[in-house]
Amino acid sequence: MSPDKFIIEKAKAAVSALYGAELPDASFQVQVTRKEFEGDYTLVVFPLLKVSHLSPEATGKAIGEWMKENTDEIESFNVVKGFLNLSFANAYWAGLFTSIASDAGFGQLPPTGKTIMVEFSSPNTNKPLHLGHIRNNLLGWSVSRLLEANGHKVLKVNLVNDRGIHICKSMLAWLKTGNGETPESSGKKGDHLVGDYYVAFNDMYRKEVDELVAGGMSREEAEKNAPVLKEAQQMLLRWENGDKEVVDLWKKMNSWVYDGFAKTYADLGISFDRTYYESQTYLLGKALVQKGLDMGIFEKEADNSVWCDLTADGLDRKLLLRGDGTSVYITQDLGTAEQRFGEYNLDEHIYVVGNEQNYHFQVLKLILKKLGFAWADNIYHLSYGMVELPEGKMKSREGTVVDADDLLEKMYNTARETSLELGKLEDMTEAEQDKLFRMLSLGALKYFIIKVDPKKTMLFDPKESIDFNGNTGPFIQYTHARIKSILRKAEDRGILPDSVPEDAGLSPKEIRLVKLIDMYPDKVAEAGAAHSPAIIANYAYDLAKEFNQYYHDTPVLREENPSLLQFRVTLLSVIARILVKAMDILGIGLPERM
RNA sequence: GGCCCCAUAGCUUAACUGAAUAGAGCAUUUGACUACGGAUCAAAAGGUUACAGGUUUGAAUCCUGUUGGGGUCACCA
Repeated sequence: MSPDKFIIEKAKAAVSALYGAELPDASFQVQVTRKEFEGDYTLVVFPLLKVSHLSPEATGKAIGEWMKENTDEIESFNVVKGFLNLSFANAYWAGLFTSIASDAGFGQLPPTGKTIMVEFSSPNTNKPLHLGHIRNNLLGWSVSRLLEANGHKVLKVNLVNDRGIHICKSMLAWLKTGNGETPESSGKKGDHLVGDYYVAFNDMYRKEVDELVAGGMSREEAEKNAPVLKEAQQMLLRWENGDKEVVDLWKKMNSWVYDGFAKTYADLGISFDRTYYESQTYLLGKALVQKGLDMGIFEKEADNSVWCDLTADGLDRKLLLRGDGTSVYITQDLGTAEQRFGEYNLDEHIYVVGNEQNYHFQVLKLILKKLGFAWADNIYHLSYGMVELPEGKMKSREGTVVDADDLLEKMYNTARETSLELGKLEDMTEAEQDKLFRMLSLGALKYFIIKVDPKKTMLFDPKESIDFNGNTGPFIQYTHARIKSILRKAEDRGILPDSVPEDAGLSPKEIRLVKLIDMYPDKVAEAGAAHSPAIIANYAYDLAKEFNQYYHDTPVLREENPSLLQFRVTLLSVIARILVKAMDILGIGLPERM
């Protein structure tokens, strides 16, 4: 049993025996004893005063004495103000560590039987992925892994936004100015090629608007009447009517984009269990509109548009169906939610979407609830903050976006330069080196993004390269490589990490490590409940840092006492194992050497 | 303007449901490789947790207000 749970159990018994009172678990707060005090774990006694009717010091002393008398595990205690600091016997830590070392599934929580769908990425097919998408993708991926570690069954899904006026804009510009350019003919990655035509469209559009304004039209009118915009709208109508020429072009250009995305996803190490396409789901939800009308919770205007009035809930009136009967964004979201909960019998559905859509998801949940769906409460919007540049928001129209592929390449080069400079890889093949540089650059990038609390807006300065020292992914990767190096040497000497001798007395630093190791499953649970991989990232850093401090002045292979040597080799292997598991949740690989 | 989110050291950030002297990293200054791997370690310096009240034995954390920043309130997605 973990020490904190053990203390709570015994403290309850102590309170019961000493004061004849039963208090809920919440009254027993246990924390790791701060460095400056003596002890392993600390019980906060303030909440217990109401039943002890004694001073904090007297209460702490009484409980401490009771625990020392009535357990073998608690060896000594001291009381500082309202804090009861408890010290465990050395044998307790050895025993705890032994049970962890022999548990191969340590950190994987038992199956819950729940199925959770996580929707993330959800790109538009008119431009390449940028840094904002990277945050989304990494967050979605790591949350999925985190929920799996929590024992849930997870379905990772992507909803590709492959239809609409914005797609037609790229198509139109390509028809007008492309001269039949293809990814093969130009050597450009498909998503970048199509993105270039989206930019080209906007250039044409702006020029036409300016000309109309110069000709005496108001800017507002001009923006509605620019010929290329009209043409794009025409094209969308033709697409919706199944016009073969338009649909064929749409298919061709989308396939270029999908090829490009596939490469970026592969580079990021991301995959999905299922991909949905809006072109196939955008008509969903219309039946729900009728249902809402029948229930009397929606209302139809004179022009036939349908609305849901949410003003009583402090929100606005929301459009659900246009006057011409076509649906809007939220309509299909209502429909897809119903479809997914029905098809997969989901216990929870998480949407990884930027915080600019907070309002949208508030409305979505509320309308589903009004429609009588009990599962509406099981929708969770994992809202994350924007990635901003020093000069402010990224704007694709102004060309100030940080392109995902560019960034990955830049990171790769940095990893390569740093590694070659240190020159420890001479005997590696080119292919092995390439794999390593990829692992390190991704580790740096992923950790950089994931360690930050998702809901915070984060700043990225392209001029300052992402660090490889300090609280970073490579720091943890380096720690792992060092441990593996030692374990390889131990193995050569026939020392394998499998058993812990009874007589291995643990040093204070080793006890600190065992405490941290023991916390891992709790961290997985805590991070899972909070939908926050950042908690795992910070835990892995703490463990790696603690290990580096320990390692610096504690010999392992040069230890002469065979029991201690055996224990330390096992300790290292357990730390390496946990680092691998924790970083795997973040989608970060750890190298054997670097 | 209504509603929502955010504000911690020069910068990037941590602190589970309130708990002891608010932890790290980067940058700065200094020290440690004939050593199991220096992408490391040790140390110095750096804080009125935006501001003002309130609740509490105890507040970065909860409540109210103020300031600053962001988002949103489309027959866009």
